[in-house]
Amino acid sequence: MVKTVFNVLYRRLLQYYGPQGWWPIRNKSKNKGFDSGGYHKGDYSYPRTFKEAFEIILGAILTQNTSWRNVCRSVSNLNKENLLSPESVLSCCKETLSQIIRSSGYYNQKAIKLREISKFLIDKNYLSITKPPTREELLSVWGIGDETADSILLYAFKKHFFVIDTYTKRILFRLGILKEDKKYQEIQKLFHKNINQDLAIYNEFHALFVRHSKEYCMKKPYCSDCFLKDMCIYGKL
DNA sequence: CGCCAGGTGGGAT
DNA sequence: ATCCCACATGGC
Repeated sequence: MVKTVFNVLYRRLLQYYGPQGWWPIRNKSKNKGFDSGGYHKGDYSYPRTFKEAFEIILGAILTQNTSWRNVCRSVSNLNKENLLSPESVLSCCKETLSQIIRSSGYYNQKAIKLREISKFLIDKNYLSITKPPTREELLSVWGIGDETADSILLYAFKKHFFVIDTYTKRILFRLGILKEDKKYQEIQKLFHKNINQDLAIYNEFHALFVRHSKEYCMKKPYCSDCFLKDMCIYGKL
C-alpha cells in the first residue's frame, strides 16, 4: 500500500534529518546570508507579511534548475536594493535587475520572470498573504510552471499543494514506487491521495526529499551507507 | 576540465 | 502529446 510506504518514508526521513525549516528565508537578525532555521521557529518559516511571501516567490523562480546557494546571493542583493516588492521590481530597469540576480544563472530570462510575476500580482491585486492566486492563474504567468506554482502556493500562501521536483521523482523511482515516465500531475495526485492533508507534512516531506537527494540519493548515489537501503530496490538489481 | 543545481517555454516532429 | 534544446552562474 502506497499510503503505508509514504507514511514510513516520511517518518524515517524526519527522524534521520529532523525538521528542515522551509522555506529558507533571509535571517534578518543575523543580517548575513541565509539560515534554514531560526526564522519563525515552530511555524515552519511561513511568511507573516506579504514582503516575506514575495521573497519566497522570487526565490522559487530564481532557484529553477539552480542551486540554492547561488540564489541566496541574488535575494540578498534584491533586499539590499530594496526590491522585495512587486512595485519596486517593476520600477527597476531590466538590465540592472539582470545584474542583481546574475548569480542565479539564466539571469536574462529570470529578470523577465520576476517582472512578469510582479505585474501579475499587482494587476490581480494579490498583495496580501491571505489572498492567494489560484494554481491556474499562476500557471498562466510566463515563467511559472507546475513546481514553481506549487512552491508558491504551499510555502508563500500555505495552501495544500504538494511540490514535485526531480528529486522527488528520482527517490520514488529508486524506491520502486514510481515508474520513470510518470507525469507531474499524476505524482502529485499520488501524494494528495496518500498523505494527510497536513500543511506541516506537505512542507516538511518535500524539504526532506531535497535533503536526502543531497546527502545520499544524488545522481550518483551513496547507496551503501543509505539508511533507507532496506526499503529500496535501487542498486540491488 | 566536466558535471550538476529545489525548471520552463518554445519549436519541431 | 512528446522529444529536444536554450537558458547561465558557481561549486566541486
